[in-house]
Amino acid sequence: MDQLKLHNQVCFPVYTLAKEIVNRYRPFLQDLDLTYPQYLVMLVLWEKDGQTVSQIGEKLNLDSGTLTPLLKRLEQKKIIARSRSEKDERTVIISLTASGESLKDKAQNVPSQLVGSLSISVDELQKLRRIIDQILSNI
Amino acid sequence: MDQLKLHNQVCFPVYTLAKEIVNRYRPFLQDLDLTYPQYLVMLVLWEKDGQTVSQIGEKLNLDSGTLTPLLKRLEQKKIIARSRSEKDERTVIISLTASGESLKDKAQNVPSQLVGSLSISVDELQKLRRIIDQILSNI
DNA sequence: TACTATTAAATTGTGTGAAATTTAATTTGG
DNA sequence: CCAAATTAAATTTCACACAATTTAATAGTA
Repeated sequence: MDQLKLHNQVCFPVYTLAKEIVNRYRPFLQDLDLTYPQYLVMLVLWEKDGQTVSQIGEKLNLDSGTLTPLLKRLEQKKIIARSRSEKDERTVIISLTASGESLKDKAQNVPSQLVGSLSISVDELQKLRRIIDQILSNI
Repeated sequence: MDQLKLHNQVCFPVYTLAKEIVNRYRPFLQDLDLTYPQYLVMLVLWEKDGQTVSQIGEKLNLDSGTLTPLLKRLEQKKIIARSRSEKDERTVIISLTASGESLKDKAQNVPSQLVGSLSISVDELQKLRRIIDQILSNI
């Protein structure tokens, strides 16, 4: 068996599925005027408001090279605010604006819409999560 | 349970794993002077030389907006050649150069290196593939 | 206390991805 | 046969990702 044949690759399906998921999210997220990475940042902030750029980056595995411009776009949309910490002027604290906070209500049904559009059972999804979490925990 | 909590998301792990896989490939692919998407294109061509841009795009789920500049970079590296079809001047045929063909030898051990670096059993990887293929087939 | 090292963001440069438009070539229907 | 529709790439625009460097602020140390 040829190791270099595309259909024998294990990683290509993961790569394809990830792109497909982002595409599936797109129509739902367009209603919120968010891209998928922007949505992930908002999830992090909805869970705990007032985090630094690095804290957000740790949770999403993104560095400042990605986050700085993304956060500036969220700032332009007026759903977050960026301010320097008083204790340490190096750190930038990201906080939700009122409209960023209220966007959470509109986002409530996004997960169920998405899962519905994938046409797969919750059980299979759990299995998928378990295996991926196991791989990621080894990294 | 809060549907909007990051750790309850099913898609975030897939997104994270895909990025992590690309990062894992990077050091091995740097030896070949290829990025991961460029490597995927080469896999397609090593399997069958002389395909059109659309044929490559169908196999990798990429459109000309992504492929055209990518293919031009591979052309600059002199591992592929681009030529218009004589039958239909609209289509561009991508073919391997001698050095593109011989790059396949250097690529032979990439898959095993990659799987080794993921520290997961082949069995688990098969399970992962099966679930993902099932999801993708429903799309 | 200066000097150095470290840290946090920002910046720069390269390379995807996707949507929308454009250009050129080919097909098709009247 | 010829105008209209279709098709294939290319182009344009926007938004990630990541590596590497830079800038500014803080911490540590002789």
